[in-house]
Amino acid sequence: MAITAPRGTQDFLPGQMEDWQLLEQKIRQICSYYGFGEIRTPIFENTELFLRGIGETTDVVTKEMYTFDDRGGRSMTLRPENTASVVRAYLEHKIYAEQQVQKFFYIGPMFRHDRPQAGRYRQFHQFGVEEIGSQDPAVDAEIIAMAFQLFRELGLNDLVLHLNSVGCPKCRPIYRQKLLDFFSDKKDMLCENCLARLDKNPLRVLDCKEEGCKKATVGVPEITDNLCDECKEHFDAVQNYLTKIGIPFELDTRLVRGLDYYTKTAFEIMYAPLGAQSTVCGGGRYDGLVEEMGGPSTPGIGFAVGMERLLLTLQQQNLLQRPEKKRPIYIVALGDAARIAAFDLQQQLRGRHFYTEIDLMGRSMKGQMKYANKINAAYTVIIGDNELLQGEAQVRNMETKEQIAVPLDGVAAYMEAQKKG
RNA sequence: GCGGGUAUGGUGAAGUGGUUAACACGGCGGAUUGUGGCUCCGUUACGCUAGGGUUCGAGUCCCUAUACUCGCCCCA
Repeated sequence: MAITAPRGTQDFLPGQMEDWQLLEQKIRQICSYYGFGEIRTPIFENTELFLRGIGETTDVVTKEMYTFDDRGGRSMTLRPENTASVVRAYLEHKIYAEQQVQKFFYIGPMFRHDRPQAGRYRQFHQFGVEEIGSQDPAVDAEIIAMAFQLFRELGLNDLVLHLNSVGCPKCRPIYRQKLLDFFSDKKDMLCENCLARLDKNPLRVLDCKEEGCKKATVGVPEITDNLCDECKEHFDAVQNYLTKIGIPFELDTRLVRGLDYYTKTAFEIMYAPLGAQSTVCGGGRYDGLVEEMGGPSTPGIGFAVGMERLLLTLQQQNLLQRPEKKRPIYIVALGDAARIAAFDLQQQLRGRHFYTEIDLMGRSMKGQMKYANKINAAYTVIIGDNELLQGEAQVRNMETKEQIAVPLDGVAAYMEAQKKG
């Protein structure tokens, strides 16, 4: 049996990579307008980083990580997301010493041991940004605007922004207690899962799709009515900015993010036709994370975009315009001596930056011409014994079928002249 | 981790228990000697994911495994 790629992974072959390049190019372009610099962190980290950064009780950490011991017996984990790593790098290189807002973006593979399904893979790719150092609500609006500009410039219009605030260490515990009180006499209505959530993170119960749980949450106190003054003010300001710049949003007081580090602003951008995996972009503020990871108290915010999901929607909507394939010059060689001359000519042409191909299958002339046609060659250069004797080659324009003799050492110059004309 | 669906060549697929596994695309070769795109001809599966079973006989029925796929949980 042949060996296949591991479950939930995929190969991106030539022909598909063009779409990725197009997308990445657009991302880099947008990032440059907003002043984000690219960062690349290791694909694996000390497991401890994610335990602390993401939260030990989260699903991602408890059941989705690729964790292994390296040869020195240290526990390593393939990164399930990139925020913890970026913050780690931020601290490790003492970037906070610059006392300024730092803007990072990254594109790269992440790993989560999930059951693969539409738009979900075990090795998947995220584009994300992290803006560390400011708690100004303008920053929240800025990165949301950035995500929107990206999607819009890609041609995507029917995206919905869901917005919420999940409070801060001041107001969340109070709200949390209110939730516990609210649910205390409704425990029999909740699903098994949510009963467990009640301990760990009761906010998640609001997000449950089970009928019973939905019923149990009728009349539940809303987080947005229970924010402290600071959070409330911040949340209002974010909304004002968004309204001002014309970004439509829906307040979604049930929106809860799965990672522990989020505070205040939380948001998701959804694209409904994707079905179960409709979230294309998710993010939020994490004002406590840097400190939690051993650094100075520093606010931060970021988002991540699922590249596969984004690509899927772009392909569905036919929004990726691939550039036309380059047309090669194809050298037809007949006979051993001619093949050597042809190979030499091929290198000359490539040296002058012409895309050039030559027969590698030992085909007949007819076969070579057919192949030249198939790969859409603009010109063929024919070299056989006859031409070799004359020291020339037949250059055929495949479009017009005009064919003229050109000195062998003048073919490159001839092609350059053709290019200009 | 839990459900449902599917599994035939490089690709898309016929095949509803019984001789040599349709058809299409693609690939390769050819149709008077060194010239393409159209047309025509030839060729292209050590055999139906793997392993077990039922049967006189299985690609076709059953079981198991695996993979793919859709959904749940969770997330991007």
